[in-house]
Amino acid sequence: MSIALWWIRRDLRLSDNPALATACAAADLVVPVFVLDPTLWRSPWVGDQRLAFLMAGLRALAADLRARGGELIVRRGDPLTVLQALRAECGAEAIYAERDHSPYARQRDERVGRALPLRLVDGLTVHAPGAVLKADGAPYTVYTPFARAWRALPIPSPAACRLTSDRLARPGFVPSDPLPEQPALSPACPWTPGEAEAQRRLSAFTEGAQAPIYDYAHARQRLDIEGTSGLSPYLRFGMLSARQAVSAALAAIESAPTGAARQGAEAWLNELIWREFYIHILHHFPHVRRRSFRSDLDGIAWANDEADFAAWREGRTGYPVVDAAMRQLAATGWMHNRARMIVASFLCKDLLIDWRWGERWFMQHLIDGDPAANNGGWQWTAGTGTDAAPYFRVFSPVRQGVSYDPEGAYVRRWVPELARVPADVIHAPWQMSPAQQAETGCVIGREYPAPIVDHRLARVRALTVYRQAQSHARD
DNA sequence: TTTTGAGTTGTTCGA
DNA sequence: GTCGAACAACTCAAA
Repeated sequence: MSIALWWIRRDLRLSDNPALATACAAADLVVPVFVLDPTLWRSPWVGDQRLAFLMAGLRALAADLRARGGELIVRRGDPLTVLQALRAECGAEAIYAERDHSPYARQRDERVGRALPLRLVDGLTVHAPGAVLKADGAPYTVYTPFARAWRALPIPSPAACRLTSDRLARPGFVPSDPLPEQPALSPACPWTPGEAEAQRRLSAFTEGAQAPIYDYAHARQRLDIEGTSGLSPYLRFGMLSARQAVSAALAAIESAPTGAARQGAEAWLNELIWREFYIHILHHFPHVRRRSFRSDLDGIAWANDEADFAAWREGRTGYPVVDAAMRQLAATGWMHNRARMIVASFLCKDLLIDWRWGERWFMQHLIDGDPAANNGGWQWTAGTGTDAAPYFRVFSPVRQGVSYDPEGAYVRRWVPELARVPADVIHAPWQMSPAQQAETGCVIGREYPAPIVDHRLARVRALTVYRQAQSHARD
């Protein structure tokens, strides 16, 4: 009887799982294993909330496996050492895993693959890096032509996996370490981990003529309503496959009741293609993890003021929409996408703090924190990334608040000091008269801070510093 | 090889 | 209040 290890990393699902399907096709018995890798555990890029979500996700996966008569094997230690030992214990031949393109994963898998028969299977994306290339064989570095080429490719059919219970190793087949109880998910975290919840959310978002996906183009911009899919944590850990999401988007496009609805579904599909774009970019240009994609902007003279950085982190910059977003992140492990752009622009442009500082903070706090998407997003906002957007594009925290949180509901939810401030000044509360401040119980400098920078001046300073970096690079 | 068209997400100013 | 232009020139993709 042949035995295979299914090494689970960020593919916590039993449906449409090409690594699992390949293992099932190759062996009579499959042993699912998750390795608690202390390198990732102690990494400054990994925070408690994402770890907690992962642990809870593993518990959900373990329950799904138990329901099918199997068991999730958990082992703590260096992946190579653990897998070597486990392979010997089980008498397994090969190890099957979903290919992960992030730099640490590639390095780890190369090391494991040199010592053990590791079979990597594509499944993280619909189209793997290397499958979407220009006519001359070079990777795309601009989104729109990438998306065109991506959409021209046929969607591969789902992994057919006959995961019958007789294919799973019985509980007790090999010993498992217990799953750690810590860290715990914050009670404010709105995400329930697991494949079933991911499928439920996908259906609720995409199915039916009234599906929220049809309002997505407009609703996703608003901070004060739930207009996004809420699927990013599930895609991050593969509780939902990219192909399942893309197929649902294509089906919604197909049956869109109106042109506007169709645009909504198209907008969501584009977000999924952005995810793939940044995974491809990180694969082809791994240097973006450390440096700017555009080398001409490597020499920006960041101010990197520690006190400013602390105010940004703790949500006390004096700009309500920025502070609301940073507090939402701290409380829930998630931040609205538009809010991510607003706080990122504020950090890089208004405070002139290196985008890498913000990138790392996001990775420490976002449940959906993914190295490729997070890096791509930060470099895009900093103006150092793959697209040629004009560098003078600086978000105004006041104007963004007025446009995307017009009543101030988002701000009031996360910044209770401002609860009684009227809507017309909620995004610029320093404009209240002293009498009005006293009346609303929000005295600037006492209940709520004065702005730590003047946006108009900060904008001019950023433009100057960016211009200097560019002209410097030209010499 | 050369040329041409195009490029996620913004803000401000002045008519 | 709304609208178009300026912000500055650059690189990429594809014909």
